[in-house]
Amino acid sequence: MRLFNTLTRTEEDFVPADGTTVRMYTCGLTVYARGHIGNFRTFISLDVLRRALRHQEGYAMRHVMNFTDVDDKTINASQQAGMSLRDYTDLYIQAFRDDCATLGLEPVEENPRATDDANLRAMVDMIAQLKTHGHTYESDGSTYFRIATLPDYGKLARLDHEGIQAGVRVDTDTYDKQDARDFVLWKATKAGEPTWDYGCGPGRPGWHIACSAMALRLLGEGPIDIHGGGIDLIFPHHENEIAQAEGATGRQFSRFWVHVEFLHLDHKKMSKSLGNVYNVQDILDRGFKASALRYALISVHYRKQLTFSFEILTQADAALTRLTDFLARIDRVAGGDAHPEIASRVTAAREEFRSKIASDLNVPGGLGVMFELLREMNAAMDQEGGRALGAADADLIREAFEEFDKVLGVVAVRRREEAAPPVPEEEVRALIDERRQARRDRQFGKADDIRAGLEARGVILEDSPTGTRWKRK
RNA sequence: GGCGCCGUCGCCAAGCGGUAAGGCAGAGGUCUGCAAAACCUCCAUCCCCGGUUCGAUUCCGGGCGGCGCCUCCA
Repeated sequence: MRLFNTLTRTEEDFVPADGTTVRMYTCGLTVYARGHIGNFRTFISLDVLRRALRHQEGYAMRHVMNFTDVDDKTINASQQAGMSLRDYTDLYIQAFRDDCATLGLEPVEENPRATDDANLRAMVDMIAQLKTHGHTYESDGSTYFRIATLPDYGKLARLDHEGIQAGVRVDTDTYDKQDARDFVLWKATKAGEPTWDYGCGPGRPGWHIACSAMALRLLGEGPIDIHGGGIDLIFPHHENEIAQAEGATGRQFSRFWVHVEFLHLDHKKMSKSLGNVYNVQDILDRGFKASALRYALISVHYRKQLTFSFEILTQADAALTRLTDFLARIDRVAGGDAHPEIASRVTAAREEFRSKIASDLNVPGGLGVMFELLREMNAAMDQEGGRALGAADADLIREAFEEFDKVLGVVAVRRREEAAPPVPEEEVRALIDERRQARRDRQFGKADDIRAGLEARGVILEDSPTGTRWKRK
């Protein structure tokens, strides 16, 4: 498939280095608070990438997504909560897992956390390698990376060394650096902070080293195939990851870099520090479905800014309802002949969908292909009293839409949401029977009351020549 | 100041050199006791001005407007 590579700023053909297994690392959440839907835009987009590589392109996946469970924010927040860092971050790791499940993200192969023993050791080992190659210096017990020792530093973010102006901004970091452009690898312990000592002196890892070290520990030596995350991570985080991994090993770190654009709210990026955030639970509390949120977040290309609003959720929900109504209708098709022209139309749509997705993950384009097919198949079912589309055709159509959803992952979420009916099925059936009798007796007022009563309880009735159907609201 | 992105129908959004996909909303119609669902019909020359070209929404230049990174951030 074609993938836009931030490293080259061009779209390139992507094939895993070994031809079969994609080794991918994506930056996860700093677990000091619940992730917001801007964070999840990135995670869902990368989930779609994962699904496309796996289910469409047919590659095996070795995908690592980390948890940053030690930094200033996690430490401060845990102390305010009066909890140990581990216990505190456990809370938000669990919340993250819940949200991922709600939004239908596929579990990845590994979810390392920075403070696990094996990971801390890998970080310290990498720092030792960097020291051997002369890329480090120490100051007040902390270890820093001296970027002046790496000539191609800045190649990902396309910043020249002068562009990163020393001392222009106030550094929130209170540690001493020789050059504002340098960054910390290992922070010396401060009073009351968690501390580890594996050979760099007592302290804790810097943010960037965790990702470099865990990526290579779990995915093997570089270059890995893909590294991804939010667009804000290009600089400094990913730039520094490259500096560390390549400075330590002398090998390219990652062949492809994939970055997801921001989600905006009120024309600004949604971020915890700006305070303009909604998390997944907030959306659910307002009566929207997670499936609608997922749909809305994938309906804009991942490299374009997406402006969030409740209106787009409403629109997404309506589109999704049309989709699931269609699939339910396909499931009702019984008997009838197979039609070659339907089969070839479905095959063509599958091919078009694949090619959209293979074109740098053009999900909106893929949705267009899907809905075009949907309309045509609905039209076919309307023709010849239903004879124009037979059960064998329906099987092919169902298969096609299952294939689409392997990548989109949106119908699966909707189905799970609808697993439990809001009114017991026996009761719905009894009321439908009662209403049928009322209609026969031409007591339409009573019939309408039953329908309205069920709708108020979340069940919609639809009359058809073959009887009355019901569905969830 | 440096680097970069974006501006397509009321809303959301693909396309990116050959004359504008799709979704939502809306209008009319078919079907229906009425609805709903579904289908049919209708609903845009792509921010502005230049340039290149037989031809530009698509390329180039200049405006105007929105946003991002350069600092913790998905």
